[in-house]
Amino acid sequence: MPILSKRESIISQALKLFYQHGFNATGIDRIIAEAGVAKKTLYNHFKSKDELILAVLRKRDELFRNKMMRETESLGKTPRDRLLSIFEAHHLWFQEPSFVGCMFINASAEFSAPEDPRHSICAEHKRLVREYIQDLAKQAGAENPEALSQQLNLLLEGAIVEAHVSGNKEAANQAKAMAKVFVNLAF
Amino acid sequence: MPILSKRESIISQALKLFYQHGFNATGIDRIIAEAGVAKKTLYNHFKSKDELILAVLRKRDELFRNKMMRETESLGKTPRDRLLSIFEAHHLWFQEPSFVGCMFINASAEFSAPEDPRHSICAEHKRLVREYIQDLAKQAGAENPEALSQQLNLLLEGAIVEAHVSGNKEAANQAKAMAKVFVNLAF
DNA sequence: ATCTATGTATACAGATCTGTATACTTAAAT
DNA sequence: ATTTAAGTATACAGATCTGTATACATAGAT
Repeated sequence: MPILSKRESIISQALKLFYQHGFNATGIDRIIAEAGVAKKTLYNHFKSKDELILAVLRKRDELFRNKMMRETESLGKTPRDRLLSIFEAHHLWFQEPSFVGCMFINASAEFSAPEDPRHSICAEHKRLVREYIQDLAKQAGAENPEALSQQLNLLLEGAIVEAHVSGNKEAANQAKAMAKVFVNLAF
Repeated sequence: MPILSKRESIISQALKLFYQHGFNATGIDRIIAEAGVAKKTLYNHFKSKDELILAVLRKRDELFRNKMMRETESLGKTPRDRLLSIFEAHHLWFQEPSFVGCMFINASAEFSAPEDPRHSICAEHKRLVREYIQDLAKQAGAENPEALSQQLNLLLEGAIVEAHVSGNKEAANQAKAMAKVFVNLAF
């Protein structure tokens, strides 16, 4: 029994390549070469490249939110602290050498039509991140958890774009300072 | 003398297609068909697709910032008003049926490497937008124009992403409400 | 009027893309 | 032991991609 199933190897390698080089720029041949599988194996598990892309985006959502929530909860003790430690978790992410922005923002750039299933998954991911923040805000006892989560989420998105497009690795700290203002106003 | 030179036609059509469908997904053949020119004409003006992409991004920067500054200054009377009317100008942009996010964020998604010239132009565009905000902040007499422009810029970026990825067409208004807090704190 | 620059139309080279087909191998289950 | 499922390796079809080549047309400037 291998550590990773063939299917998992394909998704894992495709995730790396799609994230680093983009979706349209990454060919199937490159993916199977890096994953070390035959082309037929890939098409045995996924009936098309688009299906693989959907599977990769679902995997990324799972991995990203799990890591983000784990780090946020490790960096902040109380729910209210965690409203700010989200930004610290993002700061750590921005420092990673492989950081090239948010995969879902990037995917939305290549698949712009909102009705495209590949775009819908991106919107869904963003909704789940915002709902996590809303849960924290509710636990913290904020007066309007939805409004606060909307505000903090918008700051996070701005920081991600600043960090990637402009290479501003301090964007998360700047966003955190701004977030403090809204957290303080929310109680 | 035609209304648009061949070169301008090519750039104009390429801009529409690149913006709507992405850079890698848009082929040269499609561009020349829409522009109504021969392939040799395109390669007479641009020595490669990459050069055309650079020319398109420069043109987009010019058109976008001109329009944004014009609308901002039409919607706001004083420099301080204009620090907020930027968000109104963005709101109008988000309502356009053809809106599919910021072309520079989208380009950065496809050309992730920061040293890629196509990425550099995106960073440069973002710098120029932020400098415009900084100028307004300076004219308005803000205590720390650079810090304020950094804050407002981050809010704008967040709104653009929210509007495109999540389809939240009210993102600019939400960002504007947040911006008011920082503008009020800045004097 | 003739030369030059610029354009059109089209074919094509060579690479790369997605997806399928073929033939062989291997390992597990009955 | 034999069947079945899943994998490998490779070739290939058919489309599309960037960029070049060829042959011809046209309009302006000298």
